[in-house]
Amino acid sequence: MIYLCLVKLEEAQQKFIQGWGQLGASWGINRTMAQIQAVLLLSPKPLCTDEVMEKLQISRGNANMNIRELISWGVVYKSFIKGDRKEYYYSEKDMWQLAKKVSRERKKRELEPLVQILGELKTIEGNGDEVDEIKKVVKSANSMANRAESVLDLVMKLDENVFFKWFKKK
Amino acid sequence: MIYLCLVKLEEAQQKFIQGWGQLGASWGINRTMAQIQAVLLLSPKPLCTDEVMEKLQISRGNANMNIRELISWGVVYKSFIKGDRKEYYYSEKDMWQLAKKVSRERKKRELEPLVQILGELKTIEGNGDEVDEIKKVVKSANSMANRAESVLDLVMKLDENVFFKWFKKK
DNA sequence: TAATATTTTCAGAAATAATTGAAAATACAA
DNA sequence: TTGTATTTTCAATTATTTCTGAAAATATTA
Repeated sequence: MIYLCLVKLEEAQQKFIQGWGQLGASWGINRTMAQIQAVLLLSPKPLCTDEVMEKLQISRGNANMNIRELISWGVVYKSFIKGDRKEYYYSEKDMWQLAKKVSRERKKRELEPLVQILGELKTIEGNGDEVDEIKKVVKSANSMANRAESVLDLVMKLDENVFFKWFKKK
Repeated sequence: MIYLCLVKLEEAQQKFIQGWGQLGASWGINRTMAQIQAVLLLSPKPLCTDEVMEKLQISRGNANMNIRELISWGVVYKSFIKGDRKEYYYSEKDMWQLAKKVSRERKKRELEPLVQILGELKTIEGNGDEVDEIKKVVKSANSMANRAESVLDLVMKLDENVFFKWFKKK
């Protein structure tokens, strides 16, 4: 009976890890990075590199690089156990915080470069159909990006409850 | 003078196409697919496969496959010119429509599979720290996903003006 | 119908991204 | 300081994704 439960747990964890990894991968996040995050999310206690390596069957270099990437995204933290030299890692568990941190990071890394380019293109001069078209596109892309940024900025400032209460009202 | 303007236009178009492609790529959309969309977005008139191939220096197979993918996403349309056998393609130009269509498609393709898995995992039984943890994670991921879905569904139904007026009020 | 134009497919090639593993760097304890 | 545990780096390898190009399929006209 205990054995059966263990099997089920393992299986459930694996399913979650795979699904989470897949979601990350299709959104341009390294699959392994997302899987490590899932492993930490599922663990009641912080894990060390070796435990992550073991769980996902990956090399030390891979584990280390992806864990550090997760830390730089602000979704994984280090923790130390006294008398133990190893570093342990644990995940941000609040899904709302997680979503906020990921969107903030992606906004910074991916939306802002485009906004930068669009800014440069605003000054294009000349006339003709093609010039008109690019002006129009740059202008509307710009306005869309700015709006997306404002919405994100606003959402970041709200806490989960306020945000969802507010949506429910509508 | 005309020559200078043409150079500038070309340059501006290239910058936009590259930036748009990069944005797509970092969000898990094939770079070429995003670039083709950019080319069509910038063109005042529908383009045929050869024109797209020429503009991006890509093969016919590549152009064809990505154009069809864009059509399946609902962001590019076919058009026909009488007396011409070729198909011509043009992009949805309304950024708001574009954003809506892309999010709808991605929700369908990527969020829903995870929600499916989460649904299956809800029934996990047993006890202990790890079981508690996975239950908690599944529950909160599920609630986050459902909320994201409702927000998206709601947003889809609104038109641009209503949506942004509404945000400005807050 | 046959001839021609156009689109689609897909196996293999090329390009890109992820991963390994061992060496170097760092941190810590004795 | 020296030795040991741990983390980090990165060149080489491996895996994955994307792209090509030519053949097959389809559509159109005469």
